[in-house]
Amino acid sequence: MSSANENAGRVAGIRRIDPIRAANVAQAATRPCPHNSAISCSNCRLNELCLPIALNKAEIHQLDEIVQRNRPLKKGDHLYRQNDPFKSVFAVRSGSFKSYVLGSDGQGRVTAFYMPGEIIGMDGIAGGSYANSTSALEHASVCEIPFTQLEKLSRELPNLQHHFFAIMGNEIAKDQQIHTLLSSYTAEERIVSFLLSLSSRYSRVSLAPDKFLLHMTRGDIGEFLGLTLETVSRIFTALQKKGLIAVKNKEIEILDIAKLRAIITN
Amino acid sequence: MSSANENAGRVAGIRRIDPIRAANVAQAATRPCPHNSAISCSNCRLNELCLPIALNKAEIHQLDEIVQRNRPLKKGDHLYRQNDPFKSVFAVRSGSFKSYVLGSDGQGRVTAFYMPGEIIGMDGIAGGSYANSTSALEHASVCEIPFTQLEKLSRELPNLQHHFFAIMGNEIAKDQQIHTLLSSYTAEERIVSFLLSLSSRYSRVSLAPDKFLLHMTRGDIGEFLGLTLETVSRIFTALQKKGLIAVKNKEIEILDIAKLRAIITN
DNA sequence: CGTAGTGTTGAATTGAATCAAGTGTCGTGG
DNA sequence: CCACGACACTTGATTCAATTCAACACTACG
Repeated sequence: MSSANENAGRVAGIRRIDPIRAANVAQAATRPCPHNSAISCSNCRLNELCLPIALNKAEIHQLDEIVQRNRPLKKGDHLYRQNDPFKSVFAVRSGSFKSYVLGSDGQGRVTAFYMPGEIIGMDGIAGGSYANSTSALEHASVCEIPFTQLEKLSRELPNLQHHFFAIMGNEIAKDQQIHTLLSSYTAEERIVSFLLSLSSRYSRVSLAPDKFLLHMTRGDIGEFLGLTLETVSRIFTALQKKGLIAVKNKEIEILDIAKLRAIITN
Repeated sequence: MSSANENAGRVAGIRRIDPIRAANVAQAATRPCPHNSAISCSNCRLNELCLPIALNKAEIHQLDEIVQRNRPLKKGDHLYRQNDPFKSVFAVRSGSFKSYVLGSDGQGRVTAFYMPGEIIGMDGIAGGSYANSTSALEHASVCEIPFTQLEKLSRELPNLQHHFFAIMGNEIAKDQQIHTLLSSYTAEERIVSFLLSLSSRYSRVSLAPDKFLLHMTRGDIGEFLGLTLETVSRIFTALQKKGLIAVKNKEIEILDIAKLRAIITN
């Protein structure tokens, strides 16, 4: 039975009492909150995206038993670091994350961004340890799913096994799209593609698809897209001059999605 | 019970009798040949790399039952095409393959190369259809593994399930490495990294790691690495002038692996 | 033997990086 | 609450790595 706290110490050494979490627990019985750790898979508003999507009520209950709801992470806190032993995958419950590897020059390279409903940590399944480090871009929370227990439950619940294969297959297909993007798109096409991806991912979690915050820095975006932060900034400015987006610091507004789509469709 | 021919018609419409395959069948009882379709998982020389690695003798037999050994493919034959309904994953038995997507300009972009022992088609698991097209770079053969049967057997054989999760996790980790390569490496670093990757993959299948053939064209390599074919050619020439490799048409010889490694390690 | 595909090499161009200088924003501690 | 400092972002000038354009050589196959 996963009390929310049992395993919380694993996460990035956050040990002091977190007032926000305390508040969440207090209101748990009344109204669910995105960071609320008392929520269960069956009443999570993300269950349409996450693992439970393919499961019936009884199956969701079984999944609930193995899911550990850790305390929230603060901006910059690490979920795990490169080479940490692999133990769990994580479902993003609220907030967003970036994964990155450290190059031989000490320079980081961002390999992925994660939003609510998405699964983090699958790169660690093969090697027994995580291939990258993952940190929170804002106040965030996750569901931790111990992998050996997920494997065991997968054998009992065909729908769960099938869905987890699908989640991994989706990650592979997505990575191949990024491969294409990096190997053949111009800087403008990369940025537009990135913004459209964020937009559709925000809409999946019922957030405004045409007005959102970039919780990552221009530098993070640049590392992810294989561009410098100056180029990212210049292209934002150029797209704004063309009237396709409005940029105000970290806030992006999509003004003409059709023309943006036209840029990457040619 | 999978007779090797039942399902062969699926593959790229090769329907005429293939003399090479006929020869293989004739000699099946005597000595195993890489293209030989009568071979089983237990006596396949790739079983250390492929799915059977984690299985015991009885389990391998069960796997053997669902594996379909299709007739060989000729250079240019397609294993499947973009948007074909997903039905199976394929283990490369002999030869090599490339996967590619067609851009909106009709221009192809190579997303992966596959060598013996590697698994093809996992990008199709999520969407119900293959996200790319895959064709043989030379005379080649595969084991076809119908996915629903693999899922079913995975539930019965924990080792198989675990290993297939690991294979998919490995694909994800590998794709993230390529992401890093494409977003931060110079042309020379990409080529060197590519050659070293081929070298280590050849050595895994007991082929010379320091002298091998590039079955793909310079254009294919360029598309894969996000470079033009001219740049690929120029860098080969430059590495040869530095005495690190010898290039003779499609044949590559690695002359100084330490210095090559130093290029990507900085 | 001819031809199409594949590969090499050179010269000119260019998209994005680098270098550089400055402004804006946010969190912290006084 | 404000001032400070660190970090994040923007914009401009210059440089450079890789592309593009172009011409030619090689190879392999019918």
